[in-house]
Amino acid sequence: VADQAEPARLTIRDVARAAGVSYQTVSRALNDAPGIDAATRRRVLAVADGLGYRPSRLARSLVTRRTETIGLAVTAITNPFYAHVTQAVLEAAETAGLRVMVAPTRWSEADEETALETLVDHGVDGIVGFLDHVAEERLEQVARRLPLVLVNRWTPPPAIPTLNVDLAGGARQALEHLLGLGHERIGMLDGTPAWNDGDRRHTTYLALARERGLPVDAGWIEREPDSAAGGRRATEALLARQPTLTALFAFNDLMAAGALDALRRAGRRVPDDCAVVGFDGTPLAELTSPPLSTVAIRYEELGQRALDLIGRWQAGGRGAAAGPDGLVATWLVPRESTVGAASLRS
Amino acid sequence: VADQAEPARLTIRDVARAAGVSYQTVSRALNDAPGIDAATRRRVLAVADGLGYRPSRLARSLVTRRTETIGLAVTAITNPFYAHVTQAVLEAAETAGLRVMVAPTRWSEADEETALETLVDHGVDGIVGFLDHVAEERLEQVARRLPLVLVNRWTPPPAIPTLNVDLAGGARQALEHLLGLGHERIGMLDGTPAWNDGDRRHTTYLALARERGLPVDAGWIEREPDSAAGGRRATEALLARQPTLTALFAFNDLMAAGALDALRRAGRRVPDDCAVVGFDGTPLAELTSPPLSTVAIRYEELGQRALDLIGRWQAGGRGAAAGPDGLVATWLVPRESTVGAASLRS
DNA sequence: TTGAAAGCGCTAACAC
DNA sequence: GTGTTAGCGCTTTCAA
Repeated sequence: VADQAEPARLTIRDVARAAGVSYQTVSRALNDAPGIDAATRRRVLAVADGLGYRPSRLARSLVTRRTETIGLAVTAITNPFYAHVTQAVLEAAETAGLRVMVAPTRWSEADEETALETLVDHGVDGIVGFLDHVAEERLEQVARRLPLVLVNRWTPPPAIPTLNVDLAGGARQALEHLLGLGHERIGMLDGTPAWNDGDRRHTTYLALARERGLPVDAGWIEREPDSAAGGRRATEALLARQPTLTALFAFNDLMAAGALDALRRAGRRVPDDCAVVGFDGTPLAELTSPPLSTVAIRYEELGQRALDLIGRWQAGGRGAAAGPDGLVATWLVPRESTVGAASLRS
Repeated sequence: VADQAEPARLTIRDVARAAGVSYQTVSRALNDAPGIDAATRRRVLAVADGLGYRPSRLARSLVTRRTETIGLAVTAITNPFYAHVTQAVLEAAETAGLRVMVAPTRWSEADEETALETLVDHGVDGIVGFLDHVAEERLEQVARRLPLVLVNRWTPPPAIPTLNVDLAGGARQALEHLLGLGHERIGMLDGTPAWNDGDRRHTTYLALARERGLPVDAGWIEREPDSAAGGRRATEALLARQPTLTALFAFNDLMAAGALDALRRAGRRVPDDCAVVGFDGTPLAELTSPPLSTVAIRYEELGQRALDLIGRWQAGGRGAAAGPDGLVATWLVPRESTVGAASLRS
């Protein structure tokens, strides 16, 4: 089966010919450039429109060195946390009139390196990325060429603008919430993607425990992959080791959901026998039974600030985007996994 | 704060100079083109590598008219169904060595049109899209220029390759499952994004009910937005109207999760008083209580076939991608929301 | 096998 | 105000 002849691409010269002007005049009209008669511009634009002309962004980008595209390096968006961040970046970019190229990584250095290379090669105007495994020097190398904003970088942050979900603040909100309800024997379900023990949820848990003299320590932390299955296993292990615990603080909503399941199987009622708090504020937390109290995140703010930083960097140079790491605010959403149906309604 | 001087971009000419050949020879080496001495190629490549040269994809695309990029037009990936499809497309594209530009739509004609235009203007080599609101003629217009694959197009399918999740087959699997368990009074929770009553879950439900002489009809269907809240409301309404129902077939997992919640509030035990089946096979279905039986979808297959179609179209012309709509297989995952814990274990 | 010339479609300096 | 002349960095004829 033969292909239909592709219609020859309409170029700026075709428009020029049809409008009876030189093709640079068309360029001026299209770009709203100065030094062109208003009437001429209108006429040219009308002709272009009538012809159905669309400028080639490729050719334009080649000369302007701007693609009006940003890159996003991100891991499995089947994880609701990443899905929300991605959605936020997509929306912020659209508002800013930018396209988004998404490069998938799988939480490995090789993947992150490939993603970075792909995006740079494509000529994106800036990159937003979860790039935890790429060496600092490599990031620096990229940042010398184009705006680069890191998100939730766990390893020691390089001199590159970074946006972090306020994990410490969020952890504090979650734990204060539990403390306020009278809990003291609080276990923690930690997740493995965290950078060993450097994760701020982890350190905040320990710090707050010391600070308040809680009868818990590192032995009350159980680490598993940050999935529902991981949460289930971690809960089982913790229940075996610390049978007197009355509350659980989870790395994320997925693990918290797994915890609910494990508690149910163990015959413990939630929240009466054991309260549970998740992290991420994903919709999933509303769907568990009981619904999960969780630390919610301002995803839209994250997306917007990432694009802001890139914009400032483009406009004012790298210095304009410098500064201390940005913290993205969190807030606690109380639900029945901690406070019970009755108190929520009151 | 001043910007560091950006290092001048390395071009093919720099490599040529360093290697002592003309720059076309470099091009040949880079593109593995014929008519070049093997030794020369090796030497040129070594020099390019040593210099850290990276070809400009932009310049290359301008002349080859291929960007090695595909476009994906998709709605809110915070919805797990779309997240899975997106992930599948990203992975299939990466395997094929293609980049992906994601254009967000919000289930409106204006958004879908914008997304389509954006992607076409960018010069993507092909488009995969959820484009339900764009007129058939417009799609045809795009398809004359580049490969276009639709996904789950509900409106009468135009002469453009379309991949559909096998909603009819999936619905049948879900309903047969319930029938096999002895259910007859089966209600349906329909979702609004469906194209009125044309959705195959809906029509299959009615067809099967007639076929098997079930004591149910259109009055046993309740339609709400396809969210957990929608599922909750639809369930409440249905329980009020058909208090004798013993099972619910939901539009998707989100609505099914809402149904579980509504049933619990109404004091009905699941599955003993009322069984529930969801659709989409999202991880969320494992996290509800009880875990949801659901119709799972071969997302990876969907992504791969979409890229296959684009590849064939590119290679062999539009005809090579023509054919009847592709159906993406589904299978039923039985869980405790229908069969109870005991039978599952046996 | 290699090099020279042309041009992809556009913007950005200059002239007029 | 408008047209002319150069490129952006590459691939692709065409000669040598």
